[in-house]
Amino acid sequence: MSHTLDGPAPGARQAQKQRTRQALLDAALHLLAEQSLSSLGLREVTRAVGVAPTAFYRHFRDTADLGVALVEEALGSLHSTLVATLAATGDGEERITAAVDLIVAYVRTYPAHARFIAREQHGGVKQVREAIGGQLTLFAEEVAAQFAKEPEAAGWSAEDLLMLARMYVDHMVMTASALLGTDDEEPVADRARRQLRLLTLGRRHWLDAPPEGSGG
Amino acid sequence: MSHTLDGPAPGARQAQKQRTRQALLDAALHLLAEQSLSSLGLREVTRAVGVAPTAFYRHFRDTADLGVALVEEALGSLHSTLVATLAATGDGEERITAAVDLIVAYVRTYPAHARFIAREQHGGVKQVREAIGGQLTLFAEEVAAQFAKEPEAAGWSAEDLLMLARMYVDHMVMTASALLGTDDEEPVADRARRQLRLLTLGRRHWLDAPPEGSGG
DNA sequence: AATCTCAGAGAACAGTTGTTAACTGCATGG
DNA sequence: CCATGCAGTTAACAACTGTTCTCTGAGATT
Repeated sequence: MSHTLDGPAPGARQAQKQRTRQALLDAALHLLAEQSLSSLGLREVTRAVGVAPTAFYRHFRDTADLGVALVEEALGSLHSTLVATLAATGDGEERITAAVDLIVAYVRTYPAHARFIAREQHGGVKQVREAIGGQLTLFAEEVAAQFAKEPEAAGWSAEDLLMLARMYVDHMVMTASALLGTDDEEPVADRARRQLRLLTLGRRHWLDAPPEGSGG
Repeated sequence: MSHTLDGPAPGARQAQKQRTRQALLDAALHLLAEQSLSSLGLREVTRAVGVAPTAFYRHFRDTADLGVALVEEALGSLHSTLVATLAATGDGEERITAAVDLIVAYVRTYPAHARFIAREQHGGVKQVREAIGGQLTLFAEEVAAQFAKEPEAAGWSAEDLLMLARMYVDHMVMTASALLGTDDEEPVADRARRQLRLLTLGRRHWLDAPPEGSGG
C-alpha cells in the first residue's frame, strides 16, 4: 500500500511541481504588497509567474486557499523561535530586548510575510482570518505555558495567564505593523520596549490587590 | 462672490444629492462586511443602491475616495464621546467599566463601521490606511492630553504619556475587533477589562524604577 | 520498451469591470 | 419666465475575470 503519503520518493517531477507552487506563493505575496487578498486574482498571480491561468488549479482551489498556505508559510516556523527566545530569558529587561529584536529581525527578513499577516488578520477572507486567528491563539497558549513555568506566575489563574500572553502576542503583531509603516525603525522599537516595560510592571503588581470587590 | 462654499442654501436638490451620497456610503459599508475595500467595485455599489454606475462619479472619484469618507463617518463623531467619557471618570475601576461599555455600545450600534475600521486599518488602500492612522493618532493625542490633566501623570514625560495613550487606543480597536468575531460578548468584555486593569497597574508603578540603567 | 499519470498549455465561454461620451429633465438663480 | 447648472441616465468601449474542456509531452511505473 501507499505509505507514500507523508514521505514519497522526492521524484524529480514532484520537485518541479513544488517549485511552481512556491513561485505562485512568492508572486502572490509580492502582489499583496499593494492590495488585499480579497482582490487578488488568480490570473494576476499566474501572469506574474509566467504560467497558464489553468495551472493555478493544480496547486490551489482558489486564492483563499493560497492565502491559507501563506499563513502557514509566514507563521509556521515562528513558534519554536518564539518559545526558545522566551525560555532563554527571564522576566526582565533582557527579555524585552530579545522580544523586540526578534520582531525587528522578522520584519526585516520577511517584510512581505509580516505585512500579509497584519493585513489579513482582520481582512475580508474568512478562511484566512480564521487561519491567522488560530495561529495567534496557538502562540498565546505557548507563551502562557512558558509563563506558567516561571516563579512570577505563582498565584496566577490560567485564565489571567492566557490574557497576559494574548496581550504580548497582539503587541508583537502591532509592533510588526508599525515597523512596516516607517523607514526609521528605532523610535518604533523604542516605543515597543517601553510598552513591554509597562506590561511587565502590570504583571508584577497584578496580585497586589484582590481581583474582585472585597470592600476596600 | 461665492461665500457659498461652506454653508450653501440647503436647497431641496442639494438634499437629494446627499441622500444618494449617503445611500452609496451605506451600500458600500454593507458590501464591505464580506470583502475588503480594495476589491470593492464601483458598479457593485451603484447596483446595490439602484443607480447608474456613472452616478458614482458625481460623489466620489473612486472607491478609495469613498473609503476615506467612510473613515470620517465612522470615527469623526467619536472624539467628543471618548474625551467626555475619560473626563467624567478618574483613573480607576469606573473608568475601565465606562471605556469598555463605550466600545461595546459602539460595536453594537455601528457594527459595520467598526468592522470597516478594524479591517482597513492595515488594509490594502493607502489613502484609507493613512486616514485611519491619522484619526487614531488624533485619538491618542486627545487621550494623552486628558491624562496630562490628572494627578497620576505627575512626573511623566510627554512621550511616555503618548505611548500610554496609544496603548489604550490600540487596545480599543482590538477589543472592537474581538467583539465582532464573537456572538457571546461578555467574555470578551471581561477580558478587555482585565487587560485595562493590567495597563492601569503598569501606569501606577511606571515611576517606581529609574527609566534607564543607573547601576542596580 | 510500452503504458500510464499528471503538470501545464491553449482556446474559448459568459460575465464583469472602470471610464468615456452624449443625453435628459428638473431645481434653481437672474 | 427663461436660461443655466448639474444629478442622474443610457449606451458603448476595451480590458479583464474565473472556469470549463481538450490536448500535450515528459516523468514515472511496470
